[in-house]
Amino acid sequence: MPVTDVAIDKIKNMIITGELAPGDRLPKEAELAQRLGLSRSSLREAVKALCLIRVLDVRQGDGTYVTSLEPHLLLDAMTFVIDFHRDDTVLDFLAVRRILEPAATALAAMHMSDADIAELREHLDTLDDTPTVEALVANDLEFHRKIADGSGNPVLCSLLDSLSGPTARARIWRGLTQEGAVAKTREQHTAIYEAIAAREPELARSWATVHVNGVEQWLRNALGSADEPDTTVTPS
Amino acid sequence: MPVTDVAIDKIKNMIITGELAPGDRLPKEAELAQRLGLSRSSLREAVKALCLIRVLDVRQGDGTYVTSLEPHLLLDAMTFVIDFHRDDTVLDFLAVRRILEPAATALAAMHMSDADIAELREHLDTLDDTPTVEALVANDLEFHRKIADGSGNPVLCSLLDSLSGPTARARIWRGLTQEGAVAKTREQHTAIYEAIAAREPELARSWATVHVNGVEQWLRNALGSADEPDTTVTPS
DNA sequence: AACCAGGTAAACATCCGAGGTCTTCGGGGA
DNA sequence: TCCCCGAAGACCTCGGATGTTTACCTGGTT
Repeated sequence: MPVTDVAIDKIKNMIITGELAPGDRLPKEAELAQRLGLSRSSLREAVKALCLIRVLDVRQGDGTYVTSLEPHLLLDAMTFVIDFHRDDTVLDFLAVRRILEPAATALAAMHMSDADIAELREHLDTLDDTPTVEALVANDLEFHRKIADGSGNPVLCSLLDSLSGPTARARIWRGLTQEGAVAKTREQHTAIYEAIAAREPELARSWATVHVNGVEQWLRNALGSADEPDTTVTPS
Repeated sequence: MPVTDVAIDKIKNMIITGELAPGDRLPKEAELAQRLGLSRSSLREAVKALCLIRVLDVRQGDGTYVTSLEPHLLLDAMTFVIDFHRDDTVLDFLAVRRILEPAATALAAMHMSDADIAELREHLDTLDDTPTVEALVANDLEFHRKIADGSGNPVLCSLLDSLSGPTARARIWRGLTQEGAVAKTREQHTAIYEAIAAREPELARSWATVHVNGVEQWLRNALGSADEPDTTVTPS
């Protein structure tokens, strides 16, 4: 195994064992390199790799630090990974989202505070009467993020966040091509909000299922009929 | 932005745009470095980072290649990320698994081939009458992996695989300390298998829910968080 | 005492070049 | 035809030199 990979493991273990706690600063490059028994060049490769997955945070002129290691940070890195998947697997991601989103919405109906729910209402109201498709999708993403956050499970929230990215493009495409999609989205958002506000987990779950299923069904048909559609739509 | 990060983005884009396809070989270090306008050292940092998340695969003496980019490969990298989470967030991961596992089991009941189901049966039979806890948990992991694979959704399968790792330790702990846990696990596995073999998605889903919930409830008590709110809503 | 500008030192960023090691592949002999 | 072996190509590792950025101390001013 290359020394760089060994170094990655060693640093990883230093963090897992608690020798390095979140927020801690690593020894300077030269020192750490000597301690791990490799050159600065190789150590830098290890550090850069751990940076990409948000485990370390390097600040030029200052030092290298362990991040907070919070779930949202580490799962954010998954967004980078998901970017590599093309449209042919987007249905699989959407299917997972179709499982998680209703569950998160039900949890939100139970766990969100009254203040959170009021904020959700306000967020819905910030949308124009005739929004652009991009604005609607951006609002859509934030709406579902607030709900996921309201589930009280940061892992679930981050996971849904990561899954929403790749499907956003599909939602924009749908908004542009399917008549009535915009209005239907608003109606369903309102319905989801009202179910949460009424503290009705099962109703909220059902509306969320309907909502995600709408995108999934449309996408399934679209991919079935017209093969490779236009992909030049700007992601939000 | 550091040149290394720019290089990461450029390589990423080369892959996303299709300039580099899965399995393709990258230009040699010196050549690619010149083309991207940076030194070999910096380029190597970028390559190493993309290796960690399984986007690139370097073979000494041969060259650097783009991996297959299959979902299971890229999501495997998430296991590395999850390793950094300690026990205090394991409940959150388990909660997500509690959502996904029943859904995957129900899908498996619908999609697994007869051959797959027979294989599942054989796998259950490979276990001794009095297995060690470690052997049981290993068998447990593989059992659920086969079911997740049977769901027909590679993204769901990989995600569950990643989530199973951190909870495996908890399951071992449980097997060692809770009387009857081993026998109960075997009974529930058999029940799940029979529900799948009978092509009863809802029954399979219910058994899976019961199964995962057993670990979750035990862990919740073991961690002493009796103040956790109610989460017993039934998945649809 | 509080505040601000300047300078210094520490740490990371980048580059270069020199060996070392491993894999692949083709040639020569049995 | 099969096996051994050597050469070439590609990545691995190292050490040092130089540039950039940031944090912090210092001194003076208000």
